[in-house]
This record gives sequence, structure tokens and C-alpha cells, in this order.
Amino acid sequence: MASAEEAKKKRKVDKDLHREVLLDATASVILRHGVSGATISRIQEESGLSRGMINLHFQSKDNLIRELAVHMTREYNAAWQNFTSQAPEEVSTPEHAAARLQALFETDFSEAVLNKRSARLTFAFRAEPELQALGTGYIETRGTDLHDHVRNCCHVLCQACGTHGDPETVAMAIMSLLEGLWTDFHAHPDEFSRENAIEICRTTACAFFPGYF
Amino acid sequence: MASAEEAKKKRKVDKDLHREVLLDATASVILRHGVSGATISRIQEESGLSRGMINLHFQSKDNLIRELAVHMTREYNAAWQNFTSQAPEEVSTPEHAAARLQALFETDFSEAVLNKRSARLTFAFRAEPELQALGTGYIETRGTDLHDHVRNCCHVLCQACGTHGDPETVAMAIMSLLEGLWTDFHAHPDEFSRENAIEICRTTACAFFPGYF
DNA sequence: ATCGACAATGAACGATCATTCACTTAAGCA
DNA sequence: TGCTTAAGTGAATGATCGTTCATTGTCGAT
Repeated sequence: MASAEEAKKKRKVDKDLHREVLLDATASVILRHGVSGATISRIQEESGLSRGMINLHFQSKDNLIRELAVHMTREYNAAWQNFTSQAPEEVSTPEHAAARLQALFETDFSEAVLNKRSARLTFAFRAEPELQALGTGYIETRGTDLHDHVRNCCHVLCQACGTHGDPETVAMAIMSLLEGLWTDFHAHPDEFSRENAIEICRTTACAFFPGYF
Repeated sequence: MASAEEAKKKRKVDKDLHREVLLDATASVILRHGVSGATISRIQEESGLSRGMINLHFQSKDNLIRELAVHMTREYNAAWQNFTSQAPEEVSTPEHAAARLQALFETDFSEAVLNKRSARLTFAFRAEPELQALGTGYIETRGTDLHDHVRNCCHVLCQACGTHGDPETVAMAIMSLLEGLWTDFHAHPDEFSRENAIEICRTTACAFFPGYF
């Protein structure tokens, strides 16, 4: 029956909603107190849900935090995957490659991608050995599609400029630069300037690929 | 009396030795279990000292971890302060400035400065809100003497090359690049290549200051 | 030999932790 | 209306947390 399935779907929605509320509350608690201060009591208080809920939906507190790490990574991946998907398979012209890189800079330092919450949590997860060893794919710089995309752009631009150094090295420099500026944001979120960060990236790209930035 | 003072000094040495043993043990525990897993019991087990020792020497566990953070920062500062002290006050010639930057790259990625332990702990401390807010000076990239030094070098080299972009921006790019490569090391300590990292820095410097690297 | 000063010890403590589970509530179905 | 199933609840539990403090050990001074 239609009503039965609908009801079941509503149930499912409620369940997922509670999961989301718990994940969100956990993120807020970690934001304020760090992973070491993320206790069941605090998460319960923050979420407004009952105490048993956490173990009901996530089996254990550690698992909840693990799933939050996965969740955050997926969100970040989605953000730039949406970005890279707009590019054609091959970045044919150097002008196009340059535009792609410029767009990447602007994406990576946009409020949506880089903010106090995402930065704090990223660094919090990176610091926990157990979460870091969770396996490849989470909060990674190496071996990602993003890295491949940057490498492609650098390859095209290096050829166009006849630049010294191989594209892989240049790509790694750009990836690391982004990473380093993220760190700067994390350490000084209030003094940090998004425009300035993009300008630093642009200046660097300009040095690597003169005439294209 | 001489013997009295000597004895007192010996006592003092023993006390400091225990402090050091505790700091070292705490570092090892954080290395394996993160800040959230650094408990008195584990530190006690690791150090081989008695349980009460921690509160005797450090008042509280939180204070012990705080002092470890201070200790680690001092060690890192000493490492590159030893490096910058070899430079003259003013980096007069561009050749000299280039050599200084190159030396900085080699210092920053040397085993003595960057290793699993230093990286893990740095990231662990950065992730804890309480430790991060400990005040300026610890584990900082901005506003340090190191930053000033790099800025000076960039200033001289920019003038010599007639480069686009102001020295401050270039300096920030180099500092961030170092930071980002540290992050890469932290995430992939076994795949990381020190030589490659230095090469990435050299390539970037070469792009900023053609002819000097 | 005795004493005073102080480092060192670890059993004991109350607080807080994550987790459990008997129970309540709600909703679809016959 | 009862029955079945599953979500939600929170008091109770035992483990582990950081800290305390009465006691012991050490050693120079008297």
C-alpha cells in the first residue's frame, strides 16, 4: 500500500534526521572542546536528544566520531568534485587550464569550503592517530582526483610555457601551498584574508606560468 | 659548604630528570593515542615512575600537557634559531639571500627538525582549542623571527630580479609552502621524500627568483 | 644517633565516563 | 480494538578518570 510505504519513508527520514542532528551536535562539541572533550553528556546536551540515542544510532561514541570524520570528508569531496566535474576530460588549452586553476583557488578559499568549522574539524581528525589511520580517502591531499586535476593543468601550462621543472613537482607545490594556507587559516581564522590567500596563489601560479595569470 | 651545595644540586638534577622523563613519556603516549588518549595511567606506565609524580611535578595533567607544548615549541624554535643566527643581520646580496633560503629548506626538512614525533605532536597540539589558544608564540607561522627572516630574503631577491608581486606575498607563499609540505609529511610520513620536498621548494624559489636557484 | 626537610609513593576517593537494558511510546496492520 | 514491531528513553552500572594525602624513603645537618 502507498500509505504504508510513505509511513515507512517518513520513519526513515526521522531516523536519518536524528543521525544528522547527532553528527551536527558532535561537530559543534568538537569545535568547542576538541576531540578529547567530546563526551556523551556534552553531545546529548548540544543535540537535545536523549542519552541512549547515540548508542542506538551509532553503536558507540567512537563510532559516531568516526562517522563524522567520514561525513565531513564526503562533504568536502562533494564541494570540489562539483567543481572539477565542470571541466572537460582534458584541459586542452593553457588558457583554459589557467582559468581552471584560478577557479580552484577561489573555490578552495570560499566560505562554503573553508570556514572555522571545517578547518577545526579537519585538524582535529588529523591529530587523532586512530582517525588518521582510518584508511586512504579521508582528508587526503595525495592521490585524489583533485590532485590529478591540478597535475593535468600544470602539465598543459608547463608545456605552453616551456617551464623548468616537471609538472608533477609544480603540481605538488600548488597542492602544498593550498594546504599551508589552510593551516594559516586554522591558526589565525580572524586575521586571515581570503582575498590575500587567493592573491598568494595567483602570484605563485604567475611565477610558474608567466603570462597566464 | 661545598658538599651541601653539591648535594642540593644533585637533588635538583634528579628532580629535573624526572620532569624530563615525564615530558618524554607524555610525548610518546600522545604519539600513540592522541591527546584524548593521554591518561595518567598510560603516562605512568610509559615513564615507569609512580602515579603521584605527575601532580607533584606538574600540579595537574592538563598542565603537564601544556608544558609539553611549550617545551616542544622551544625545541623547534631553538632548531631554526640556531639556523638564522648564522646569517648576518642584513642579507645584503641576492646570492646570499638565495643561499639562506636554500639552507632554510634543508633545515626545515632535516630529520632533526621534521620527524614523526615532532609532526604528530605539532598537529596534536594545534587541534586542541585550549592549547591553540595558549597564546602567541607556540607553533606559529605568522609573526615569528623566521617569518621576518624569509621576508628579508624575499625583499632582497625581489629587488634583484625586478619580480612582479610584493616581497610580503612571496614570503607568505614560501612559508605556506613549507607548512603544507609539513602537513604532507604528517599525513604520509612513509611515502614522504625529504629530497623531493626540498626540490619542490627549490623549484618554487626558482620560479619566483629566476637565475638564483 | 637523631632530627628536619623534602622527594617519592600508591591506596583510596569522588567525579565522570561510555554503555546497557528494562521500559515507554508510537504507528501500521488485521 | 488489540497485536506486532521498532524507535526512543534515562536510571543504573561498572570502568576509568584525575587528584589527594597519609605514609615511607633518603640524606645532610646537628
